[in-house]
Amino acid sequence: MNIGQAAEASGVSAKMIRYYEEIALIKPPARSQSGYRVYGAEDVHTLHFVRRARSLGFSIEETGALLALWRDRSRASADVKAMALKHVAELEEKAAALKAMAKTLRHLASHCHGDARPDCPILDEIGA
Amino acid sequence: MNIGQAAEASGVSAKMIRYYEEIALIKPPARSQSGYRVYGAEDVHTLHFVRRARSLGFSIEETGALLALWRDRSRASADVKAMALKHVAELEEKAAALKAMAKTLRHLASHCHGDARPDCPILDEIGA
DNA sequence: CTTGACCTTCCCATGATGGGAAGGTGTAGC
DNA sequence: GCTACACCTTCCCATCATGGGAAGGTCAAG
Repeated sequence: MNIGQAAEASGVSAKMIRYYEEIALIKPPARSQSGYRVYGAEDVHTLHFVRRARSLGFSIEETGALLALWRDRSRASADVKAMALKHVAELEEKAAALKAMAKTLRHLASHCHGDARPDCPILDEIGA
Repeated sequence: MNIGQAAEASGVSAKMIRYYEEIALIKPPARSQSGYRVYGAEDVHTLHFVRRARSLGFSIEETGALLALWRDRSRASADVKAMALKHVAELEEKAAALKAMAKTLRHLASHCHGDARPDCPILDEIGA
């Protein structure tokens, strides 16, 4: 399977597959005689794992750690759970920060007439 | 006032002040004979506005638009309110995405023993 | 006059992704 | 067998916002 098919099958773009290889997140695949990257089902599975981890908000570095745990048959599930819960906490922190911003801004907006007049508590407050 | 004092007074780092000038978000300040940037109270006020806008999650481009509205005495408050509410919607969307990730991951973690045994539904699910 | 704190510009790095150019390869249709 | 086209390769550049640091100039205090 060439990189295009692997991308299609895993949901990871060809560009990203090459990048993940470059930064050593994934192993360099075999090459055909002409230099094309050749992937197998196992590789696609790994790529799919990476895609899922990324979609759960794990950084590439964290994804690498998860991959290592995934491949290590003797890992302790406690290690995985700890990583997951730490990440949950970070996600919730970021979400809370965004919601705080939204709340502040919504509050400011609620005091703004929103008509043709120029006076605007939103700008007043940001500038204060 | 030199850039260091302006940074101190506005809460924007000297590095960022130079960058904002480079990308034309703010006007180039006067220069002393020796080439030092010289800022006044007005400039600090502007920098402070920028800092506040950024802390509310506006991009630099959006901050530029807000600055323009801020300086335009004849703006319609409706324009400001529209920008603010659009941004609120984006913030809430991002927050919701993060919360969805957290929820998924928390759910997975709740099914993980979290002990010395290797079997772990978190990894199973990410790899599935 | 030296020292140290400040300033200047310039280049590089981050994290994750995409765009695109220049050139080689593989295959399908004629 | 040739042509066209889809695909592959590597390499460089851009994004967004920020920080780090080097090399060199300036200013004020001691």
